[in-house]
Parts: sequence; C-alpha cells; structure tokens
Amino acid sequence: MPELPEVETVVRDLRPLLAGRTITSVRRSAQNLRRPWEEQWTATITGTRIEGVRRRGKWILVDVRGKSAKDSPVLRVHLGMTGQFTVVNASEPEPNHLHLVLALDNGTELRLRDQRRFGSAEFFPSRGTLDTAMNADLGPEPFGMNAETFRLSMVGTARNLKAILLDQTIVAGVGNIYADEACFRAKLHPGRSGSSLTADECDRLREAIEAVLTKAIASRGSTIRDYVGGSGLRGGFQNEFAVYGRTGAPCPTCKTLVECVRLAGRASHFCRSCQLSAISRQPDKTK
DNA sequence: CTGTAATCCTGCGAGC
DNA sequence: TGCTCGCAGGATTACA
Repeated sequence: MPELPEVETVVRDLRPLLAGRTITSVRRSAQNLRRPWEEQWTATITGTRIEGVRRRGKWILVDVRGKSAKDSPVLRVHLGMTGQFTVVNASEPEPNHLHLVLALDNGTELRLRDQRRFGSAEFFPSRGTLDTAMNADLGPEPFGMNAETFRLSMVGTARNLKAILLDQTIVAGVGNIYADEACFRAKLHPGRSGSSLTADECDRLREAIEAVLTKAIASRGSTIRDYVGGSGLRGGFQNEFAVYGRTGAPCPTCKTLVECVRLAGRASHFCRSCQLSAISRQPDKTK
C-alpha cells in the first residue's frame, strides 16, 4: 500500500496527535513483523516523550526523548504492503492484525496494524547514527533533486525505467503505483532502458515524479484496499490514476486502451500510444 | 551487471 | 456454494 504519498500523509496526520505526548505503556502481539521486536525495547521506550514524527523514503521515524537527558532514540516503522499506523481513543475496540500498541498519556493509543506482516517496527538508541545509516541505503528524496545527479543515475544503467524507479537507492519513496504514473506523465515507456534516455527525457521523468507525488499527497495518497492515514481516513488519489490498475480502460489522453506487462517482477501499466518504447523521432533538420 | 524467481504473510476476486 | 489459483501498495536474497 504505502508509497511516499501515503507515508507522508500518515506522518502529517500523526504529528499533531503525537507531539509532546508521553508513552505510558507498550503492548504487542505474539507475532513478529518483518523484524522481531526485542524485549528490552519495551522498557526503554516506556516513559519517553515524543518529540516529533518524520518521514524518510517510505520509513516513518518517531523521535522520542530518552530518560537520560542526552538520549535521542527513534522508533522506526515501515508499513510494508498493508500497514496502518493510527492514533485512536484507547476505548476503541481492537481490530485483528494489531501488532504494536503504544498507550499515550491523554487516553489515546498509537496502533500499528498489519495484515500481511511485511511491515516492521524497530527501536534505535541514536537518531544521528540511524540517520547516517539510512542515508547510506537510500537515494535522495524526490523533491528538488539535482538534475545532473538524476541524469547520471539514469543514463549509467541498462535497467528499465520501472526497475530504476523502484530502486530506493536511486530515488527514495517511489513504489509500483507512482512509478507507472510518473512514466505516463513523462510520456516514457516503463520498459525503456535508462541508458537510452536523452537529457531532456531524464529531466521530464524527474519532473514527472515530483509532480505525481505532489498531486498524490494533496489527495492524501491512494487507497486500493487497506491504506488509511494516521487518523483513519482513506486516500483519494486512486480516483485520479491515469494508468495504474486501468488495464483495458481508455487512456485519459488519447483513448487508446491501457496495457499491462510485467517489468521488474511487477505489474506495469502504460499507454502504447502516449508512451513510446523508442526515442521519439526528431524532425529532420536538413529540410 | 541484469533479470528472474522465491520468500516473508493474509485475504480477495476470478473462474471452474 | 465451494474450491483452487493468482495476485496485491514492499524489500531482500539467491541464482542463472
């Protein structure tokens, strides 16, 4: 479910609900998420005060203030495919697939629910160390990327655009939905190789990524099935998809029927008329 | 270096 | 009505 726009929406929703709150108790299910919860984390996190909530790529970072004044620990959460990270009143009935519950000092609870358990929740003792480690594994945030850096990372590989966009070390936060939507907006076939792109096409793709993500955030992300924001609201961008999940439906630009192929192991949607699979022919300058 | 497939899970819709 | 199959927003690993 959650790609950058969904994670950003969760973070924006949670921020006012969590800032300044103290975690009074921690409760978890018997089942592990992608990473097992270490027992000592429960005691370490209990009694801490939440300083803020951030996003990096598709990761949610809850910064807390440790009990000793110089601590700056972080709770890091990934929503995987079906994760839901919400604040509700503690009196709300507990849904199934609930894996981590942080009780807060105002009668609310921060709940992590994840049907498929592809998500994760981990605790790190040092914010600075964690940020450094994450920056080593993740590419730049997609907003305001350096044009030259982006061109070099595209042109330097024979992989197709879909595989490149899903690679979190190239650009952080793009997933299957927004990779397809960005390629459509840039009028580039997702099967094109990075090395086949002209400088102009690289720029178009970079701008398309930014534009698609910005519009999706404005619509509070996309809900296909499970996704909800930090206050439980569904997204709205699924109603604005140009190609994702629209196999056989008319392209919003030219009415050609949208097709779906498998690229980088993922369903990839495109319009064969709008998204040329070869470099578009330039007008003959000699005439 | 690239691509493909399998893996971790549960649930849903399609087709028989 | 009920069964099996394939597929789903992600990420990592092994292998050809």
